[in-house]
Amino acid sequence: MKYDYKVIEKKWQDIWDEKQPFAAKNDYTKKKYYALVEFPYPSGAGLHVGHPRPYTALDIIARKRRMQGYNVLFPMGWDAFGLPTENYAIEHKMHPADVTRNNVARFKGQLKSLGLSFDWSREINTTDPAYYKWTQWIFLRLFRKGLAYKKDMNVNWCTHCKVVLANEEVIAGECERCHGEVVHKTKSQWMLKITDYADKLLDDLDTVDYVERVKLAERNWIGRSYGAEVDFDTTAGDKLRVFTTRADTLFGATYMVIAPEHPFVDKWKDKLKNYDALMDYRGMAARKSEFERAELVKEKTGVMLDGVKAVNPVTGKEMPIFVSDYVLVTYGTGAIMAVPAHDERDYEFAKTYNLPIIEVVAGGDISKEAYTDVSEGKMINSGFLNGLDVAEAKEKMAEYLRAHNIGDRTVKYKLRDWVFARQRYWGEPVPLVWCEHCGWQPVPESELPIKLPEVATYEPTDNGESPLATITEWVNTTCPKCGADAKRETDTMPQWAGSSWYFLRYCDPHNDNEMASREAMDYWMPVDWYNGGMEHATLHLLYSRFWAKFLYDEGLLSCPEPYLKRTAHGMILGEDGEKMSKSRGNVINPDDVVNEYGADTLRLYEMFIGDFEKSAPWSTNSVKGCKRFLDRFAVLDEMIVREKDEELERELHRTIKKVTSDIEDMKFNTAIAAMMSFMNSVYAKGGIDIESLKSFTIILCPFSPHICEEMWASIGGKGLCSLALWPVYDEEKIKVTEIEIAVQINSKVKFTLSLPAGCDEESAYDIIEKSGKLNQYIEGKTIVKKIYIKDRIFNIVIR
RNA sequence: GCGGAUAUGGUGGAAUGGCAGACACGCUGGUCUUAGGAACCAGUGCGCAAGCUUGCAGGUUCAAGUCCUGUUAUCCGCACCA
Repeated sequence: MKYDYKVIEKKWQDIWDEKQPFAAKNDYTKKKYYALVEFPYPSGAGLHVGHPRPYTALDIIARKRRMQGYNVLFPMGWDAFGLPTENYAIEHKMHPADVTRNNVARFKGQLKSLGLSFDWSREINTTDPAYYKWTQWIFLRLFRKGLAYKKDMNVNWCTHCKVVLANEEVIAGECERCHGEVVHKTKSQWMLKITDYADKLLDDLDTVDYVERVKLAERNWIGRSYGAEVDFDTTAGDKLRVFTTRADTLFGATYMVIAPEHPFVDKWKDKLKNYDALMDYRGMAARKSEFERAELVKEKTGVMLDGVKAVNPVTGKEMPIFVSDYVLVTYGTGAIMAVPAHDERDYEFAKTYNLPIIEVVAGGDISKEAYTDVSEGKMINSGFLNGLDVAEAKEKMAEYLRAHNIGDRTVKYKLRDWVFARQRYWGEPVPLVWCEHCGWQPVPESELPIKLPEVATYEPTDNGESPLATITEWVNTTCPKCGADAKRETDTMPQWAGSSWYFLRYCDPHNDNEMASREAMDYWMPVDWYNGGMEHATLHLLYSRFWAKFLYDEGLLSCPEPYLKRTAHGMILGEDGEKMSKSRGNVINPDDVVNEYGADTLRLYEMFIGDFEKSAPWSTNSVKGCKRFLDRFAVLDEMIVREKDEELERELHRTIKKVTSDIEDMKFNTAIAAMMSFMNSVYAKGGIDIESLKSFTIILCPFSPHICEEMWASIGGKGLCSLALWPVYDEEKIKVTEIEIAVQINSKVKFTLSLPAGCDEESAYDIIEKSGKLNQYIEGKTIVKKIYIKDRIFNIVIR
């Protein structure tokens, strides 16, 4: 057939549009399969060449499942709230909704041009009021359960975007998006208590099939550590509580450190002779950007509290208390007991300020460095702990603390609550009302969605208020409880909100009465296979698992984990091996590739480029190789022969087997290599029978669907190739009668020989001996050992 | 600093402990062409050879790219988390 990819691809895309072969059926009696890719943020830049990689991969899975008889849900939508759109709108004096509409249209066109088998009838958009109604609805449920709360807190403030950032959005002291400087600022913020779910989020990772590196990233991010809280008496009368994982070293505690923001500094104001100096230090620490704070790791600074001392509960000794920014107010209790002999940071600080260092675990050389090893070493200088190893000492100390009512075991997490508010326009309004008399009140469900009002200007304000705050007619309302004058919350939700539950909406996307019907969710959920970027392991993935778990606890969802399986694709780099970026000028535009080579080639190439999980550099030359393969495939219908060739049939079945299993293992590159090999054999034979060509067309179809539809039609296939039955290989047909094996002498290959398949050792040796090739190697030597691996190798060890 | 990953021809990459380099690119030569950045055919790890080859050094094994120990380099994540 003639392979005019532009004509063919348009033709089949139109047919798919019209016939809707990829629409998921609402027949809940069928076996289902839910394949999901992360929905994109429709940026102004259009589709990136990195997008088609995961999309094609799951498209292949989805297409194969359909061909295997599953009712497949493979949906797509738009995660369209967010700053770039808003900034673009401001810059070009447009409405963010219009910008979004344009970008979505562009993205959709691009995705359609790739022949992805999405069910477009279920398309969703997080900025659609019919969608964010339910985002707000879920938020209200969180609020009613006490999982949403407002708190004055030290937040990360991007000085450039003029917006509060979540901890997750701060990378090395810079804003994740604009790389602007991030400073600390105190603001009253809506928070979501994700920490309530820390244990479940961590423990349930054992129940799901995620690639290990994703699990690891989540585990590290949640950062559970077992330790103890210990109360230290102070000369001020208050008990200073610390968290430690090394209660065993309590005898070695020689001073205390509290965070500069610790409330005791204020509480003890009257007792502190150097209060001003402490305030200066606190101010200095706050002014430091995250970046400086991280950079200054090596130089520890601090100020000693003059006027209050602490007492070590086991030694009875008085100890000085310092403030230092190496102790974080946000972790543990914001205070530590310092054991310089066995903690590197404390050691460094103690050296700087000339504080005593007492060794309590023998085994290191504390004149040189802190000894932090917990696996060996016995307790010394530690009263009732002496002679124990560290693990035993921890146990015994925990008992002691409990018995004397000065502390107890506890668990702490690195994970912090989720800052769930942005002072920006283009997000879901937080559906709450502030009443002087009744406090924060949820908007009645009947009033949802609280829509974004039309405003003249979206510019962020310097005082950190949302632009919504300036629209008095929107802000002013009445209290849903008492009817008095009240004000709406003007903050909007962060971009992560809409994506935290979108996989549920796909189950039943046009439902006006519920986020999705229970029946639909029970059928489709959980997602069978979810693929996305590594960068979302600690953000989106954790957030959406949290929401799913919450909805499960609310009895609204039947599965405690939303995703059964999670894989992560590697990045596509520029031809220079560097990350693609405008500034480097190494960006490849997928539209150009589709234009020049066709979507089928782009798809095939992106799957052939290398290990799906690893990043790989773009290579225009290799794209041509894939195009060449399709060009050669396109004329197979002119090479049809009447007779089946036994060898070719064997290879076909071997190829079907390999492609079938490789797709499941995401080894798309070797699946394609196998198909290329098969086609090379067809060319070598000079022809192929029609049945074999049909099977070959079907297994290639998920990779390059347009050309396969065309081929299928050309060779008289019934219906759409995309819906043809996936071929089953016949193990009998794969069997061979003769296999070439390698004959080794002392583990070195000397020659190869053809043996009957499955032949036993004795007859194998017999044939080798009779071949006459062996004599020259073993003449005059003794055979010490013979190792025969069936169908593989025969190793003769001689002396 | 902690954690993770990776290292194979000129290039991207294949190899349940069993013939390293599948498949593809590139390159070389050829055929057909007025022409080739088209198509097709042949060759292609290195070395003149004996032989040598999976970052480096050891080890286990009849047999190691693969397992173990150490080491180097690169990339990624987290980063004063007590």
